[in-house]
This record gives sequence, structure tokens and C-alpha cells, in this order.
Amino acid sequence: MSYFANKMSPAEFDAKIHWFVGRCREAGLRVTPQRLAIYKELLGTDEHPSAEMLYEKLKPAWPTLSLDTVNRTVLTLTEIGAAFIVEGSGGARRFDAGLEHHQHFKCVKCERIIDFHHEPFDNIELPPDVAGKFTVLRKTVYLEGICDLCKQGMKVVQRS
Amino acid sequence: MSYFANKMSPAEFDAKIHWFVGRCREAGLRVTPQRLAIYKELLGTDEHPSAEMLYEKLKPAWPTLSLDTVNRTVLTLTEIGAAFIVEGSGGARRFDAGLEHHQHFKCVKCERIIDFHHEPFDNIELPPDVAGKFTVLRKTVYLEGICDLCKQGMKVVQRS
DNA sequence: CTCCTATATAGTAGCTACTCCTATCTGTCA
DNA sequence: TGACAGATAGGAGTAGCTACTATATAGGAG
Ligand SMILES: [Mn+2]
Ligand SMILES: [Mn+2]
Ligand SMILES: [Zn+2]
Ligand SMILES: [Zn+2]
Repeated sequence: MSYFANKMSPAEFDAKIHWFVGRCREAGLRVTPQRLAIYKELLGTDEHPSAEMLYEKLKPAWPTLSLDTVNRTVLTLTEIGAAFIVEGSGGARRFDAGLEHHQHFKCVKCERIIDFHHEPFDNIELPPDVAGKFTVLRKTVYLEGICDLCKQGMKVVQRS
Repeated sequence: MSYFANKMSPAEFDAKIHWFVGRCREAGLRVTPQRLAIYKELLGTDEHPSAEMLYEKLKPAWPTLSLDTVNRTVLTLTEIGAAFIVEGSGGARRFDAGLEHHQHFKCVKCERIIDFHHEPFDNIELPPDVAGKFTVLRKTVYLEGICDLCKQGMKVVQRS
């Protein structure tokens, strides 16, 4: 059985921020206000935003923030294991700071990326010849199709 | 048990070309020399080329071919179900005319996309709540990591 | 606390991978 | 063998990064 992901508690959120600060120190990275703000924004959403989407959300509170900083920062986040690039095909890269086991469904119409969790997908077993030949760093089960809102013909904010 | 994909016979190749011509007619599309050449090139390779890669391969034989035509054509191929965009994260879109059940391993260093086939991955069962809420058009098991050549530290042609 | 410096940021320019536009051409059918 | 809707070539335009450089600042030394 699977379930759709839900919000985290303020305590969980704070714990993750604390972990992130430690992870930065560990990696020899400065905890700049921009870096923290970008991480918080990514952590607090389940929309799997692109760099541009994060930039637009942060701009009101951070008027001098540059898009390049957002791009550099999300790349840094993936490098220290605080986030990852969501699998998909085409368009802008989408990011995710949710490190718990879960999977993604992407709507090909509205480009929404929706979290779900199905335990059998968490640790799919690799075929022996692949495991023997390659170093597998990431195993993903990924679904694409039409989401509930687009099926109903409802008007959804189109992306791109 | 899984196995790595291998070449098709000339007879199989011809059969697929024949199918493609019929599929074009069926869809009300003209069978132009460019369209056929692009499909043949994509069908004859297991490299999962980008539009640019196809363009470079075809240029010697088709000096007046434009990159835009390649881009439009691979899009058309996906629309009529003669090809699909390979899943992945970031970079140029990569295409595949191989419609048989198989899966992909992508090397994060050299960007090679390698076919393999593991039967348990062919028809993974959807969680009921996802199947009920969304129309799932594509189910993908996707692996990423370091390929055999890159592990050996061999020099491989870097992409991008 | 204050200063120092390596690292990070802002602003901008450049690049890659498409996507759109328009004049010209051609596969298909009558 | 035309006629013409659909396709292509070439070029311009756009989105999404990526590189460059002067300025600013986090965080450690003193
Ligand atoms: Mn997610
Ligand atoms: Mn393939
Ligand atoms: Zn949708
Ligand atoms: Zn490799």
C-alpha cells in the first residue's frame, strides 16, 4: 500500500535546518543567509521547484538575490547530499530536499511533480549482471501521466 | 536474470522501417526522405542520441539537413509512438526508437545510456491509490551510476 | 571584538538546446 | 501531371543554465 506525502512538523523542520548547518560546516561551506534561505524554501515545499521557481518565491524577501546564486546553491545542495535533482525528461531541472524514501509521479500536462510512497519501490533488487558491471548510485521508479486535476479538465497553472 | 540488449537483424530492421512507413500514412504524415533518414539513424543505434548527435551523424549524407528538422522530427516520432524520450535528469533530451521492453542505466560521468533488460522491471505493479487518482501513461525503472569504462578510469568520449 | 582572507554573491555576459518564423520546396492525390 | 497542404532550410528568438569578475562577508586568528 502507498500513501501520499504530507507536511512535516515545525520541530522536524528545525531539526533538518540544524542538520543542514552541520552538513555545511562538515563540508567546509559557509552558512550564508542566501544558502539557508534557499534550503529552507526548498525544504518547505513539495512542489519540486526549479531554480527559477525558487528565485521567484524568494525575491520579495531577498530583493538582491540573483538567479545565478540560486542555481549555484541548488547544485551545491545536491553535491553535499542535502537535495537531489528529480528524474524526468525535458524542461528545467526540478529539485527536492526530501531525502526520505519516496517516488514521483509527473503530470505531462501541467508539469506538476507529485510525491507518493510505495514501499515495494524503495529497494528494488538489481539484476546481478548490472550490479556486477556498473556502480549503481541511484535506483528510481518513476511514473508519468495525467494528474487528477488535469483529468477533470480543471484549469491548472501551466508551467513552461 | 537480465541481459544487455544486442543488435537486430537486417530483416528485423526492414520490418520496422515498413511498420514506420505505415504508421506515418496512418497518422496522415508524409514519408519524406529526411524523416525516414532520421528514423533509420535512430533505429540503427543503441546510443540514445540527442537531436544534435543525430544531426552530426546525418550531416555528411544530408548536407542541407537542418538541426530544426531533426528536432521537429524526433518530436513527431514520439507523438506517433515510433520513439520516446529517455528519462534522465538534465542535459539534452536523448531519444530511443527501441520499443521492446527494456530499461536504462545512465553513467553520470560520460553520459552514456546503456540498455539492459530485467523482466521483473517490465510490468511493475502500481499502488492502488496512484492508479485510482491518476492516469499513468509510463512506468519507468531507471538506474544511474558509474559505467564499467569510467570505473576503469579509461578515457571515454565525454558528452557535454 | 576586530581584522583578515578565502569563499560566496550580484550583476552581467556567454553558451547550449531547443523553439518559432517565413520563404521555398515536395510528397501525395486527383 | 498539376495543385497544394504539409514539410524543410535557414535564421532569429528564447529558456535555462554556466562562466566571469568586482564586491561583500562568514568565520577563524589574534
Ligand atoms: Mn519528492
Ligand atoms: Mn534504450
Ligand atoms: Zn496535471
Ligand atoms: Zn561512463
